[in-house]
Amino acid sequence: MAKRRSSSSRRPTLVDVAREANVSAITVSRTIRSPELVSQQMRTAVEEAIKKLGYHPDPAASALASKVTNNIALLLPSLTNTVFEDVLDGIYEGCEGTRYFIQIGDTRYSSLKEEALIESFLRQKPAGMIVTGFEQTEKAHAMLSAASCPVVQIMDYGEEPIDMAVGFDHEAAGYAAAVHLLECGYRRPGCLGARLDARSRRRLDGFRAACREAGVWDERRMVTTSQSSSVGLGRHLFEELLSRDEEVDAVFSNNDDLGIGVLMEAQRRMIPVPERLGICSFHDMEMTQHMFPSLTAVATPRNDIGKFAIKMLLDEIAEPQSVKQRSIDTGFKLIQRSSTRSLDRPE
Amino acid sequence: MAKRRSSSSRRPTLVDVAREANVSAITVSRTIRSPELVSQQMRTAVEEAIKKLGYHPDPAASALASKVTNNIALLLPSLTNTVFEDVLDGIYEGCEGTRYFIQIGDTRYSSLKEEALIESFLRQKPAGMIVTGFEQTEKAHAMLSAASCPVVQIMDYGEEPIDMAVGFDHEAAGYAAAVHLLECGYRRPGCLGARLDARSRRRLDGFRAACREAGVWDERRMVTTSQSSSVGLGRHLFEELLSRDEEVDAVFSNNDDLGIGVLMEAQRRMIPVPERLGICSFHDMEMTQHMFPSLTAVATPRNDIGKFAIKMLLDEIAEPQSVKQRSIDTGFKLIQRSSTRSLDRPE
DNA sequence: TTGTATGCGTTATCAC
DNA sequence: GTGATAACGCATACAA
Repeated sequence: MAKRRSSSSRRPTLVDVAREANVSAITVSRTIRSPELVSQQMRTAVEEAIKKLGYHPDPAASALASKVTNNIALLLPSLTNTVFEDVLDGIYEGCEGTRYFIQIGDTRYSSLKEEALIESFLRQKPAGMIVTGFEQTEKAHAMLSAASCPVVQIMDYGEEPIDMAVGFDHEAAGYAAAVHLLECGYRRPGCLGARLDARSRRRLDGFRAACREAGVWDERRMVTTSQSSSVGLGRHLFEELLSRDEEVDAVFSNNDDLGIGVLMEAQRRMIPVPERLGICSFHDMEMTQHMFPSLTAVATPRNDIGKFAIKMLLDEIAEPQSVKQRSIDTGFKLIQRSSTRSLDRPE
Repeated sequence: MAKRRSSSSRRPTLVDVAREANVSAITVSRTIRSPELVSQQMRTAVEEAIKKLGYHPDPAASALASKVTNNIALLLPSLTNTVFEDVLDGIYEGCEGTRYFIQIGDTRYSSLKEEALIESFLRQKPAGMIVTGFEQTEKAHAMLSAASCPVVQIMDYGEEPIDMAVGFDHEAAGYAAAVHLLECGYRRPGCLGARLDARSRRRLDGFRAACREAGVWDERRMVTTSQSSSVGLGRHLFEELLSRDEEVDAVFSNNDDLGIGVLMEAQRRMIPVPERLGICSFHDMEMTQHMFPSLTAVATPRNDIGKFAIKMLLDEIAEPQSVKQRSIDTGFKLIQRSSTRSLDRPE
């Protein structure tokens, strides 16, 4: 049944430890935060007292006095987009064993919601902040610039970061996908895009640019929607693409779930992949390689982005301005699989 | 380049607002937290002063004085398991517009890690706590019981909750999957399980029990691993299952990605689904319905679990002991699709 | 309904 | 290298 809310008996404080170790409170505080400033003797005495009493600092008091918490704010545009799972995982890995906690905010791909979240998160005096992309509102940008904590912008690469950044060039990634399809001999490439945040859009731009340069572009074969990406949507957009150009012979999809949707719909319609239709997916989550046929994809280093981001952030928190490379390009990788024709055996 | 860490000029405090409104500090505090205790006059005066000065309470000071933060701790066994995406999303939806922040801890399916996280989260004096399942260590259980905040255990149903709980009966869900396969006429059902946390195991137990009752069970057809679930693993486990019993005619997979892996491997081997092989998946993420053939699955209300959990928690935070139904069974739903034979047209 | 006095547990500052 | 003192900004308890 309902539990009784027990008011736990008083926890030991810094003063208790100080008394136990026959030192002043501030010495205890120092032994914890910067032991190198404390003599060996005191240190061991304090450490014993801490262990004996089972002392643990009170984060609230610490935050009040120092004006910084141990929280790291993380702003993500979506929690259900699998793309961010791996980023999140990388970030959490990097946090393990540290004293920092992650506080996630879901901006739902809205710059305004992001702005509001940045404001309320900043009020909490986080030790650091990670935000997604470069598309902050002017006000949000100003707040982040003025923030007293380090900031990392993730997922994207190219623009001048507010403070630090790690990601890759989405336009180049889209371009690379197109180049691959063209090299495979496809001549009527189409392109599916969902959500259409700034990064998505740049992938499409890159794809379009490459196709134009090759003289094979037709804007009708660009099918987009503001709906959020899903397998069902992939099927749907592919149907739309077919209705616009029945002879489309290759598809670049902006996201893995779209790509899988295309494959499924192609199977339903008995369109042979990769012979009659080439498919190049984006992100390359675990699943894509196990599809039948396996999907060619632009693989993005999502876990690495998370890891780099948290590392930069923690380094910078530990020692301000110590991070030298403040903008990291993680790159991406095109992985050819069975959903596009091999160069060795063109049709 | 590197930003300058500006030390923002002093923010207005409660006292500033009080001075501006010609009232005492505590009146300001009250207008914010329990306006009904303040006279109309004072209230408007205070509210104006707040707006004029752009005052926002300092969470750290509030936490120190009141011994409670606005953080809600959430312990999840995995961040990359898509199952928890929807739970998370439901929780965040329920938090929107409130003053609460979610702090996620990743237990990596380890009770010991969970115990450590519970301890360190509790130290932060959260307003509430959400943990996954009923399998806490004795110590963790004790800490949660003694905690001064409400606690919700999610995902599971059946046991006596520490405080509150919301989820479904996993054994019954596994049982239902078996019943369905049997009703479809399959007679050599197998079962794939990854990860094998307590809930996974109970699903398998339920499945096995139903098959036993029908007299069609062979333990060789239970293929499990402690590895974490993935599509690749699904293919692999299915291969193993085939090697143990070539004539297996149906598979229940513990997780959608396993189920998709089975389907993909079946396609590779040209095993007709659902004629020669029935597949019943678990959880029913968006993708399963779009596979070709679409996958029959036990659908679990993950988003609802998140929503219920946060609602119970917030209600209980607002008014202790106000939540009457402290244990909620969300149920589950078997959705028949094309990967199992229809009853109308048995083979 | 409103206000006063005091404490929350830590850290910054400056002196020793 | 160590310590005394004074914040930090708000909420509790109690009084008026």
